[in-house]
Amino acid sequence: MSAKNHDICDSFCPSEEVNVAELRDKALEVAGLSEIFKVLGDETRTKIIYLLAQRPLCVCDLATILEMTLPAVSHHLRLLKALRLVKYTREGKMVYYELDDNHILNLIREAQEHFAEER
Amino acid sequence: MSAKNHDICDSFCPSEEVNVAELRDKALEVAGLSEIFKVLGDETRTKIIYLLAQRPLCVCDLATILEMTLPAVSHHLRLLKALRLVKYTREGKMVYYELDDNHILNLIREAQEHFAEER
DNA sequence: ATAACAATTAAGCAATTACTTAATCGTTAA
DNA sequence: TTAACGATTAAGTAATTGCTTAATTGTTAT
Repeated sequence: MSAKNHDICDSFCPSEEVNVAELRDKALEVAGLSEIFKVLGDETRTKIIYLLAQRPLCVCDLATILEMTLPAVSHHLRLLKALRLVKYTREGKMVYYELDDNHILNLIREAQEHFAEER
Repeated sequence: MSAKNHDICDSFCPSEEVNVAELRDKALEVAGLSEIFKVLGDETRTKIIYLLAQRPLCVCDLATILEMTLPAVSHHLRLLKALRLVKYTREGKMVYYELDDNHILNLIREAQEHFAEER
């Protein structure tokens, strides 16, 4: 075993058969993923996505439903927009948002199935 | 429509057919979910979970693979432990961690499938 | 008992985040 | 053109988060 874990442990790290380099590569497979999860890590945003999956809604609708200020909602939508998760169309003074990515809804549904009944 | 959105909009909020109360209930369906997503919202933690899905590893192994200090890793494991996502067994001086919840791995895999090739 | 060492906990700090209020932009209607 | 209003942006703030180093715990070996 070439890569001995001297960096961390004073002696050998116990699991000598562990191939550090290989597992480091493995870890890279999920490296970028947390960006998506970070979006859903905020309850307001998960709700927004879930609500927009029901029907298109304007910012004012969302603010009313979520009982938040317009700027607060707008701020979250800005993030969702940047990640291409929602798209919008202006209709007069109002801006209607809708889901632009069904993948993210599927993820939410999966999480629901897996974790809903537990705990 | 009983619930007019006076709180937010000066006049009516445009989408009069929107049933605010109903959508508020709907939003509650995903209320608790972001706790899970928050865990995965940190790249280090997603990696830890993914690594532990390959094989049990001690804290020192993880620290070596992830190139982080022991306390930093331990801190993340503490959180994962609290949420019952990992379990551990002490073997002498070392503590070996492994996945305690396959659901979370499935979620990661789903996210991989959905978002890996995009962007 | 004492030393060694993996792991955890504690305390403190820097960076990030989600919000607030105020100002501005864009569209509609008088 | 001006007033009204939904939405966005800007600036500042409080809370949270992930890390650091230092101290402590638990187990093994001398």
